[in-house]
Amino acid sequence: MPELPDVELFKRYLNRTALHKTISAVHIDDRGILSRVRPRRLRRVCDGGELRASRRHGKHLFARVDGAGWLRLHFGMTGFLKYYRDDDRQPAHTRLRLEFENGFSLAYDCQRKLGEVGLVSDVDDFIEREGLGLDPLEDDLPAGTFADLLSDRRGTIKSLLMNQGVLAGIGNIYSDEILFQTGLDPRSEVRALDGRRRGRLLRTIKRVLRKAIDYHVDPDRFPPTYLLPHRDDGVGCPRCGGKIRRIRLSGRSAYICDRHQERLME
DNA sequence: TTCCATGTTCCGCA
DNA sequence: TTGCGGAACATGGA
Repeated sequence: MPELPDVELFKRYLNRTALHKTISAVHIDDRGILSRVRPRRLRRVCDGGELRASRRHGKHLFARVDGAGWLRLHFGMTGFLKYYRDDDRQPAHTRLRLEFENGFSLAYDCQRKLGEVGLVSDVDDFIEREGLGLDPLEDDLPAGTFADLLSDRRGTIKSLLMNQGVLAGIGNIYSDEILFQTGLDPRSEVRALDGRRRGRLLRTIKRVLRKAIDYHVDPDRFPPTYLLPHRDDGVGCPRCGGKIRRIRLSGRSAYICDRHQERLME
Protein backbone atom coordinates (compact mmCIF):
# COMPACT_ATOMS: atom_id res chain seq x y z
CA MET A 1 0.00 0.00 0.00
CA PRO A 2 2.32 2.76 1.17
CA GLU A 3 3.65 5.06 -1.47
CA LEU A 4 3.56 8.83 -1.21
CA PRO A 5 -0.25 9.22 -1.45
CA ASP A 6 -0.85 6.50 1.14
CA VAL A 7 1.64 8.01 3.56
CA GLU A 8 0.11 11.45 3.07
CA LEU A 9 -3.24 9.99 4.08
CA PHE A 10 -1.60 8.32 7.11
CA LYS A 11 -0.29 11.74 8.08
CA ARG A 12 -3.72 13.34 7.86
CA TYR A 13 -5.17 10.41 9.79
CA LEU A 14 -2.58 10.84 12.52
CA ASN A 15 -3.25 14.58 12.61
CA ARG A 16 -6.95 14.18 13.28
CA THR A 17 -6.60 11.32 15.76
CA ALA A 18 -3.39 11.00 17.78
CA LEU A 19 -2.02 14.53 17.69
CA HIS A 20 -2.08 16.47 20.98
CA LYS A 21 -3.00 13.46 23.12
CA THR A 22 -0.87 12.56 26.10
CA ILE A 23 0.92 9.24 25.71
CA SER A 24 0.44 7.05 28.77
CA ALA A 25 2.27 3.93 27.61
CA VAL A 26 4.43 2.68 24.76
CA HIS A 27 4.08 -0.96 23.76
CA ILE A 28 6.77 -2.44 21.55
CA ASP A 29 5.30 -5.73 20.39
CA ASP A 30 8.10 -6.51 17.94
CA ARG A 31 11.44 -4.84 18.44
CA GLY A 32 12.52 -6.08 15.01
CA ILE A 33 10.90 -3.06 13.42
CA LEU A 34 12.99 -0.62 15.42
CA SER A 35 15.71 1.08 13.43
CA ARG A 36 18.68 2.63 15.18
CA VAL A 37 16.81 3.14 18.43
CA ARG A 38 16.66 0.95 21.50
CA PRO A 39 13.31 0.13 23.07
CA ARG A 40 14.28 1.83 26.30
CA ARG A 41 15.07 5.14 24.66
CA LEU A 42 11.93 5.06 22.54
CA ARG A 43 9.87 4.53 25.67
CA ARG A 44 11.68 7.21 27.60
CA VAL A 45 11.17 9.77 24.84
CA CYS A 46 7.52 8.97 24.15
CA ASP A 47 6.12 8.05 27.52
CA GLY A 48 4.24 10.95 29.06
CA GLY A 49 4.80 13.05 25.95
CA GLU A 50 2.59 14.30 23.15
CA LEU A 51 2.77 14.14 19.38
CA ARG A 52 2.72 17.81 18.48
CA ALA A 53 3.34 18.03 14.76
CA SER A 54 3.76 15.82 11.72
CA ARG A 55 5.74 15.89 8.54
CA ARG A 56 6.03 13.68 5.52
CA HIS A 57 8.88 13.29 3.09
CA GLY A 58 8.47 10.73 0.36
CA LYS A 59 7.35 7.53 2.04
CA HIS A 60 8.54 8.59 5.50
CA LEU A 61 6.21 9.98 8.13
CA PHE A 62 7.55 11.96 11.08
CA ALA A 63 5.76 12.92 14.27
CA ARG A 64 7.40 15.34 16.70
CA VAL A 65 7.35 14.21 20.30
CA ASP A 66 7.28 17.36 22.42
CA GLY A 67 10.71 18.87 21.92
CA ALA A 68 12.47 15.53 22.19
CA GLY A 69 12.83 14.62 18.54
CA TRP A 70 10.78 13.01 15.82
CA LEU A 71 9.28 9.58 15.68
CA ARG A 72 9.97 8.25 12.19
CA LEU A 73 7.61 5.76 10.58
CA HIS A 74 8.28 3.92 7.36
CA PHE A 75 5.64 1.45 6.21
CA GLY A 76 7.41 -1.03 3.98
CA MET A 77 4.93 -2.76 1.70
CA THR A 78 2.20 -3.54 4.19
CA GLY A 79 2.26 -0.96 6.97
CA PHE A 80 -0.57 1.29 8.16
CA LEU A 81 -1.86 3.15 11.21
CA LYS A 82 -4.96 2.48 13.24
CA TYR A 83 -6.44 4.58 16.02
CA TYR A 84 -8.87 2.68 18.19
CA ARG A 85 -10.25 2.30 21.68
CA ASP A 86 -11.44 -1.27 22.13
CA ASP A 87 -8.84 -4.03 22.24
CA ASP A 88 -10.70 -6.12 19.67
CA ARG A 89 -10.12 -3.32 17.17
CA GLN A 90 -6.38 -3.71 17.38
CA PRO A 91 -5.04 -4.79 13.98
CA ALA A 92 -3.58 -8.28 13.65
CA HIS A 93 0.07 -7.40 13.02
CA THR A 94 0.55 -4.54 15.41
CA ARG A 95 4.27 -3.97 16.04
CA LEU A 96 4.08 -0.77 18.06
CA ARG A 97 1.33 0.88 20.08
CA LEU A 98 1.09 4.27 21.62
CA GLU A 99 -1.50 4.30 24.35
CA PHE A 100 -3.07 7.62 25.27
CA GLU A 101 -4.58 8.95 28.47
CA ASN A 102 -7.97 9.23 26.77
CA GLY A 103 -8.13 5.44 26.45
CA PHE A 104 -7.37 5.31 22.74
CA SER A 105 -4.34 3.73 21.13
CA LEU A 106 -2.46 4.31 17.91
CA ALA A 107 -1.20 1.07 16.38
CA TYR A 108 1.55 0.75 13.81
CA ASP A 109 0.71 -2.45 11.94
CA CYS A 110 3.22 -4.01 9.56
CA GLN A 111 2.44 -7.53 8.49
CA ARG A 112 5.57 -8.21 6.43
CA LYS A 113 7.91 -6.37 8.79
CA LEU A 114 9.60 -4.51 5.99
CA GLY A 115 8.84 -1.16 7.55
CA GLU A 116 10.78 0.53 10.30
CA VAL A 117 10.32 2.84 13.23
CA GLY A 118 13.05 5.16 14.37
CA LEU A 119 13.74 8.32 16.27
CA VAL A 120 15.52 11.26 14.66
CA SER A 121 16.50 14.58 16.17
CA ASP A 122 16.10 16.56 12.97
CA VAL A 123 14.05 15.68 9.90
CA ASP A 124 16.10 17.64 7.40
CA ASP A 125 19.29 16.04 8.67
CA PHE A 126 17.70 12.64 8.22
CA ILE A 127 16.65 13.43 4.64
CA GLU A 128 20.16 14.64 3.91
CA ARG A 129 21.90 11.68 5.53
CA GLU A 130 19.68 9.18 3.74
CA GLY A 131 20.25 10.95 0.46
CA LEU A 132 16.54 11.28 -0.24
CA GLY A 133 15.50 13.29 -3.25
CA LEU A 134 12.92 16.06 -3.37
CA ASP A 135 9.33 15.32 -2.49
CA PRO A 136 7.26 16.03 -5.60
CA LEU A 137 4.41 17.58 -3.62
CA GLU A 138 6.11 19.09 -0.57
CA ASP A 139 9.10 20.66 -2.26
CA ASP A 140 9.19 23.29 -4.91
CA LEU A 141 10.05 21.40 -8.06
CA PRO A 142 10.15 23.63 -11.14
CA ALA A 143 10.35 22.04 -14.57
CA GLY A 144 13.95 23.17 -14.97
CA THR A 145 15.04 21.49 -11.76
CA PHE A 146 13.30 18.29 -12.77
CA ALA A 147 14.91 18.30 -16.21
CA ASP A 148 18.29 18.74 -14.48
CA LEU A 149 17.60 15.75 -12.27
CA LEU A 150 17.24 13.68 -15.41
CA SER A 151 20.41 14.82 -17.11
CA ASP A 152 23.38 12.51 -16.97
CA ARG A 153 21.13 9.68 -15.85
CA ARG A 154 21.22 6.35 -17.55
CA GLY A 155 18.78 3.52 -17.22
CA THR A 156 15.05 3.25 -17.65
CA ILE A 157 12.48 5.85 -16.80
CA LYS A 158 10.64 3.54 -14.43
CA SER A 159 13.66 2.83 -12.27
CA LEU A 160 14.41 6.55 -12.23
CA LEU A 161 10.93 7.40 -10.98
CA MET A 162 11.27 4.76 -8.26
CA ASN A 163 14.75 5.93 -7.26
CA GLN A 164 14.19 7.59 -3.87
CA GLY A 165 17.40 9.52 -4.23
CA VAL A 166 16.05 11.38 -7.26
CA LEU A 167 12.44 11.92 -6.21
CA ALA A 168 11.14 10.60 -2.92
CA GLY A 169 7.79 8.88 -2.69
CA ILE A 170 7.03 7.08 -5.95
CA GLY A 171 6.92 3.27 -5.93
CA ASN A 172 5.91 0.50 -8.28
CA ILE A 173 2.19 1.22 -8.47
CA TYR A 174 2.33 4.96 -9.06
CA SER A 175 5.29 4.80 -11.43
CA ASP A 176 3.10 2.56 -13.60
CA GLU A 177 0.19 4.99 -13.35
CA ILE A 178 2.35 8.02 -14.14
CA LEU A 179 3.96 6.40 -17.17
CA PHE A 180 0.63 5.07 -18.40
CA GLN A 181 -0.82 8.58 -18.30
CA THR A 182 2.27 10.16 -19.82
CA GLY A 183 2.20 7.63 -22.63
CA LEU A 184 5.72 6.40 -21.98
CA ASP A 185 6.85 2.79 -21.88
CA PRO A 186 8.59 2.15 -18.54
CA ARG A 187 11.55 0.64 -20.42
CA SER A 188 12.21 3.94 -22.18
CA GLU A 189 15.68 5.30 -21.62
CA VAL A 190 15.89 8.45 -19.55
CA ARG A 191 18.40 9.99 -21.96
CA ALA A 192 15.94 9.65 -24.82
CA LEU A 193 13.37 12.00 -23.26
CA ASP A 194 13.32 15.43 -24.83
CA GLY A 195 12.43 18.63 -22.96
CA ARG A 196 8.80 18.52 -23.94
CA ARG A 197 8.38 15.00 -22.60
CA ARG A 198 10.23 15.84 -19.39
CA GLY A 199 7.84 18.70 -18.80
CA ARG A 200 4.83 16.52 -19.46
CA LEU A 201 6.21 13.83 -17.16
CA LEU A 202 6.64 16.24 -14.24
CA ARG A 203 3.12 17.61 -14.64
CA THR A 204 1.75 14.07 -14.69
CA ILE A 205 3.72 13.10 -11.58
CA LYS A 206 2.20 15.93 -9.59
CA ARG A 207 -1.29 15.44 -10.96
CA VAL A 208 -1.39 11.69 -10.39
CA LEU A 209 -0.08 11.91 -6.82
CA ARG A 210 -2.51 14.72 -5.91
CA LYS A 211 -5.44 12.93 -7.47
CA ALA A 212 -4.57 9.68 -5.69
CA ILE A 213 -4.76 11.56 -2.40
CA ASP A 214 -8.04 13.20 -3.40
CA TYR A 215 -9.48 9.77 -4.24
CA HIS A 216 -8.19 8.36 -0.96
CA VAL A 217 -6.05 5.85 -2.90
CA ASP A 218 -9.20 3.84 -3.47
CA PRO A 219 -9.11 2.35 -6.99
CA ASP A 220 -12.90 2.25 -7.05
CA ARG A 221 -12.98 6.02 -6.81
CA PHE A 222 -10.39 6.63 -9.51
CA PRO A 223 -11.60 7.81 -12.90
CA PRO A 224 -12.12 4.85 -15.23
CA THR A 225 -9.34 6.14 -17.48
CA TYR A 226 -6.74 5.41 -14.80
CA LEU A 227 -4.57 2.32 -15.02
CA LEU A 228 -4.90 1.42 -11.35
CA PRO A 229 -8.37 -0.13 -11.42
CA HIS A 230 -7.29 -2.15 -14.49
CA ARG A 231 -3.87 -3.36 -13.37
CA ASP A 232 -4.32 -6.90 -14.67
CA ASP A 233 -2.64 -8.90 -17.41
CA GLY A 234 -4.72 -9.16 -20.56
CA VAL A 235 -7.52 -6.69 -19.84
CA GLY A 236 -8.45 -3.90 -22.24
CA CYS A 237 -6.75 -0.51 -21.99
CA PRO A 238 -9.23 2.05 -20.66
CA ARG A 239 -7.73 4.73 -22.89
CA CYS A 240 -7.13 3.35 -26.35
CA GLY A 241 -8.42 -0.16 -26.96
CA GLY A 242 -4.97 -1.73 -26.57
CA LYS A 243 -4.24 -4.50 -24.09
CA ILE A 244 -2.76 -4.18 -20.62
CA ARG A 245 0.28 -6.42 -20.28
CA ARG A 246 2.39 -7.42 -17.34
CA ILE A 247 6.10 -7.31 -17.97
CA ARG A 248 9.12 -7.80 -15.71
CA LEU A 249 11.42 -4.88 -15.25
CA SER A 250 14.21 -4.45 -12.71
CA GLY A 251 12.94 -7.46 -10.86
CA ARG A 252 9.39 -6.23 -10.48
CA SER A 253 6.13 -6.30 -12.35
CA ALA A 254 5.18 -3.39 -14.53
CA TYR A 255 1.82 -3.04 -16.21
CA ILE A 256 1.70 -1.28 -19.54
CA CYS A 257 -0.61 -0.73 -22.46
CA ASP A 258 0.87 -2.39 -25.52
CA ARG A 259 -0.47 0.37 -27.79
CA HIS A 260 -0.32 3.91 -26.46
CA GLN A 261 2.89 3.91 -24.38
CA GLU A 262 5.82 4.76 -26.62
CA ARG A 263 9.18 3.19 -26.01
CA LEU A 264 11.99 5.67 -26.49
CA MET A 265 15.47 4.26 -27.04
CA GLU A 266 18.70 5.98 -27.89
C1' DT B 1 3.95 -26.49 -3.95
C1' DT B 2 4.90 -22.40 -6.44
C1' DC B 3 4.37 -17.78 -7.48
C1' DC B 4 3.37 -13.30 -6.26
C1' DA B 5 3.04 -8.93 -3.50
C1' DT B 6 2.61 -1.26 -3.01
C1' DG B 7 9.59 -1.50 0.15
C1' DT B 8 14.79 -1.26 0.69
C1' DT B 9 19.45 -3.03 0.47
C1' DC B 10 23.30 -5.68 -0.95
C1' DC B 11 26.13 -8.18 -4.30
C1' DG B 12 28.19 -9.45 -8.70
C1' DC B 13 28.60 -7.92 -13.10
C1' DA B 14 28.56 -5.00 -17.37
C1' DT C 1 30.78 5.20 -11.80
C1' DT C 2 26.17 3.98 -12.70
C1' DG C 3 22.74 0.94 -12.99
C1' DC C 4 20.91 -3.68 -13.97
C1' DG C 5 19.25 -8.20 -12.38
C1' DG C 6 18.73 -11.16 -8.76
C1' DA C 7 18.52 -12.36 -4.03
C1' DA C 8 17.35 -11.42 0.54
C1' DC C 9 14.42 -9.80 4.23
C1' DA C 10 9.28 -11.66 6.51
C1' DT C 11 4.70 -13.04 5.82
C1' DG C 12 0.58 -14.57 3.78
C1' DG C 13 -2.75 -15.20 -0.09
C1' DA C 14 -4.10 -17.37 -4.45
